[in-house]
Amino acid sequence: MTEIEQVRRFNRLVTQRVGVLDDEYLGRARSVGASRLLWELPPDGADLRSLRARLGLDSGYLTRLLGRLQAEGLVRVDVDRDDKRVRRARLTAAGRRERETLDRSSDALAESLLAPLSAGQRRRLLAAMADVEQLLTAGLAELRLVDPGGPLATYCWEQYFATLNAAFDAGFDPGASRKVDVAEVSEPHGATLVAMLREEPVGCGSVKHHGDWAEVKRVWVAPSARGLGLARRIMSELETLAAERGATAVRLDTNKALSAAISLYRGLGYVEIPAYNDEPYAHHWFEKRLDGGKS
Amino acid sequence: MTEIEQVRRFNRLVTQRVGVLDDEYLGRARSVGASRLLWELPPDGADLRSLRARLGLDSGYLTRLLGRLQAEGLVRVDVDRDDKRVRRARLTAAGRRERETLDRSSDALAESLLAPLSAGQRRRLLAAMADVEQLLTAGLAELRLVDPGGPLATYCWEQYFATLNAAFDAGFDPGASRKVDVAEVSEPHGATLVAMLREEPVGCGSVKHHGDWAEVKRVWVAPSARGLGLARRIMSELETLAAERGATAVRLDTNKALSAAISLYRGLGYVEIPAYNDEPYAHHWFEKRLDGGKS
DNA sequence: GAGATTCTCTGACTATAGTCAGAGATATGA
DNA sequence: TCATATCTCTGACTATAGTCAGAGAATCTC
Repeated sequence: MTEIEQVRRFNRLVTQRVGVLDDEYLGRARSVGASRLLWELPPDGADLRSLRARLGLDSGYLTRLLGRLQAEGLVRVDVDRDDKRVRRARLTAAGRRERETLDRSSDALAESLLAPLSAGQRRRLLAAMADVEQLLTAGLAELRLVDPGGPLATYCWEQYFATLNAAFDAGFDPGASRKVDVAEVSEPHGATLVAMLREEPVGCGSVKHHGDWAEVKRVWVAPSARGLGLARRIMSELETLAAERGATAVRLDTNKALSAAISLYRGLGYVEIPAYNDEPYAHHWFEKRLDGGKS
Repeated sequence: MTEIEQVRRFNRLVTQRVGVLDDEYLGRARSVGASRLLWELPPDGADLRSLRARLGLDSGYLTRLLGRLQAEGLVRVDVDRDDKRVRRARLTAAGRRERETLDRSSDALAESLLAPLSAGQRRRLLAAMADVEQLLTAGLAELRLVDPGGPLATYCWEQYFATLNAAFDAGFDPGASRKVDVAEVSEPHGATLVAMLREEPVGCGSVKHHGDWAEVKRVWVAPSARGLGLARRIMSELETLAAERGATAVRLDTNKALSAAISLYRGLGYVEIPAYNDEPYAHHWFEKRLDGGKS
């Protein structure tokens, strides 16, 4: 069986077995559209505009769906205080109860998947599910070349500094570190990547070209996105960018407190070299040859 | 996070990410119903009756769906030779080509899930998917009390004898073994279980009551259903049946060639005892006390 | 304050999905 | 051979899902 066949087989079984959980709203005396709306309404209500955007509904269609839920007494729609053109929809007490019912029946279905299994099998199933989830999430992340002066890079760098400040015994002061100029890590002198996951920045990395070698700077991955192999992907992409600009080696410096990063670098083929700069926060300097070791 | 929350979380991600593979038929200039029909039509055609049954379609509705596919030149419907009331639908050459196109685009989607992952991550994903698949399948199996004279038990016993015949050096002749009477393994003297997976019998087991002890006989699991923990479930169910009838111990005999079975028995708490019968094919006799070891 | 824009609602419309009750042709059993 | 059953098709019907073009009210911009 090829990999692709296996993925499709998995799909078939899972949408059949687990996908039924989504049909919790079927079987009720309510259309799928109305049920979905009921389900997706935030507890504190939402304005119709954002609901339309989130669920991808036509304006007229949403009005009518809400009308039906209103007639059932599950939802109340009223005018926004600040902007009287805008209307806000929110669940009534009856609506919240109804949603809890849906929720419980969905729980019961999830439970019915686990029920026939032994304790050991359950553990294996949940572990495998977590793995699948993590790896599918990893596939969702994408690397994007960004302007290092823009909001995405700025956000990531702030997070990066905060991480260093927490990790280093003596804290970290960006002002005391070697300066990284925005121009140095953007075209044509370098590049900056941000990893995006569901429209959220969750990692970054930059490269600075120095002719026949390049320097990797500020590689960071958000705690929420650890374990997805993002650091590896960022490193590899930066190395590719460096190689395209003619670099035959990539260098970086790092602090002894960042042991996970250090093992990552070693794992990627970086070897320790003498200090090539005077970065005060660095304890280790690494290099990886991109030409396969030839000099 | 509770187990149930984890299952539902998995569901949400997977139906979102992987479920898209099913939408291969969306986006085409064809309704979902017609596409599904095109997709599910067996290569050698099928009569409308069985199609209706398999896809759960109304007779009139199916006629119309087929009409549309026929108009597109993808399907041919003609009268059955043997029974002129019956009509058979089959793909034309154009229909087969169309289906291959769908197939390829579905493959491409599956591939797109794997594409962003490293080789190691792919391996982990596929292994986890296989695990999830296996365990969800395991949950699908159900044990059913059956009449040992009926077709389900008969089928399983034939398979069981064939398995023994292949496993034993000198083969296995049911006539030479101790006889198991149908009456002995059905109410009220005993019971017989068959494990069903998607309407197929994939395992069996029987118990014979002897007052304060009971005997387990003919436990078998189909090769296609190994690894789902079925043998364990069957054994545990038989022990429960025995206990309900007042047994404080369960015994069984087995052949030295069945090493997997022997380790299963030991794992379940069976201990070897002296021969309690004269079964010619047996080398080992086991017993498990149901009262927690008290005698 | 006028004109442009934003937001929701209404009415009119289409396609899909599905159900139900026969009609007509064919097969089967007594 | 006749009554009964089986199989597919047609016509009539319903509900859902969704689109599109304004109308009317409120807000923003100049």
